[in-house]
Amino acid sequence: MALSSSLLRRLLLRGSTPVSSSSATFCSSAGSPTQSPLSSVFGDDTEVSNVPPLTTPKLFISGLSRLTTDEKLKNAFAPFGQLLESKVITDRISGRSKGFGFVRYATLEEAENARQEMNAKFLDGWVIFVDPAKPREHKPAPQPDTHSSHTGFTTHKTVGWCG
DNA sequence: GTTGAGCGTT
Repeated sequence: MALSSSLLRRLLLRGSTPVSSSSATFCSSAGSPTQSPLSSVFGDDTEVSNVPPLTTPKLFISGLSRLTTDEKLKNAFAPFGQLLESKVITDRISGRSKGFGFVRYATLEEAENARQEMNAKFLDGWVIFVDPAKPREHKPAPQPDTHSSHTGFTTHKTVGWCG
């Protein structure tokens, strides 16, 4: 099933503090890492939530551990499709991860798959969030479409995990 | 030796 990102954010951002020594509420119910049955049944959007299709094969990955690198990110997203690029943004001054990165797939199909399979999942002990990336390079054909009055991507704050 | 907002270099 497809979960709304904002819903997950509410659930996970209760304390906004990773590894809470006193309110480890989640650790008690962390015993159900049941994998999705992978019901590859597309065409039935009756249960679709606020999960609009991607408009770009480029994904913005946030919530990465500072120990996570490009290669780790690549290994995490590789099985979901053909990665044209995978990059964890690191600070050039300190040379360490900024805690987020980008992955780019060959097709939107792969990107959507990876997004719904990897959103709010674990990587290096941290919950990562997958969202469409903002275009860094302005496109030659922007959208003069008056239909779009929504100019924002939902950003997810990072959440730690006890483990 | 990390503790956390946010969208990257070639």
